[in-house]
Amino acid sequence: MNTSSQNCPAQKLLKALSGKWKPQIFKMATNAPVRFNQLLRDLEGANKQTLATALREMVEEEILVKSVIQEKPLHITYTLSEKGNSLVNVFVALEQLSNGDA
Amino acid sequence: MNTSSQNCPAQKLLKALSGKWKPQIFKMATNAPVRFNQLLRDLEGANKQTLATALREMVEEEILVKSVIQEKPLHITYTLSEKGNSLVNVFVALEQLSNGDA
DNA sequence: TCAATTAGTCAAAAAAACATGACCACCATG
DNA sequence: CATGGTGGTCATGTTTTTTTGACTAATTGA
Repeated sequence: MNTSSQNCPAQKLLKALSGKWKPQIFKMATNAPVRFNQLLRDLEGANKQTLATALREMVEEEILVKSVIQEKPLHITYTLSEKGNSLVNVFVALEQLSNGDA
Repeated sequence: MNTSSQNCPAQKLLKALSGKWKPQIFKMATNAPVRFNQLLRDLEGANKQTLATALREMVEEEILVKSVIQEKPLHITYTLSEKGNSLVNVFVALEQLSNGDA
């Protein structure tokens, strides 16, 4: 592994948005804060480990913010960060380009 | 593999931009048309197969256009398509978000 | 004609991503 | 005190991606 292959700034961010589940997670988070078991139910076919990893990476890349809600049964939510919010436009652009407009 | 996990429109496009070499290939193509062996030399650590696969996927996703230049030594170039050009803004946005602005 | 450059393909192996099932701790209800 | 929900981790296996190295075919220059 050399180093000259990793000096593209967009790469890490791109990675934190790509993969089998991250795009859906991101889209769901644009609607409302998401929760672990809720995602597990909604994203049929996804499993705990994969989801945990995806969420961790998205938090590390500061797309999502993990917050512990100190209510009765102790919730944890994942919310779009400011950076995440800025990415919404990017995502919209990508979706439009996916739908055949040049 | 279930189907409900693949219905995010941006996903394919995102995949055609992500990975170990595609971001760099894309960036280089924004400067000038790129060529196979040129990429092989510039992207140190990359190999033929991976590059061929990356280029094929980017062409399939219509980010790049492959053209055979009928000159003396018969060149093949990969150029940004219209779609590819539209993605430049997206990329710029991603890079800016990578550099710490919220 | 020999060597080098062009742009690749193919089979196989190594590495990374993703999935499975077991397990943990915490809290609440019955 | 068992049952179920919260949000995970861990070891293991499968699947996908990336790398390695050998090979091809056309063109060019010495």
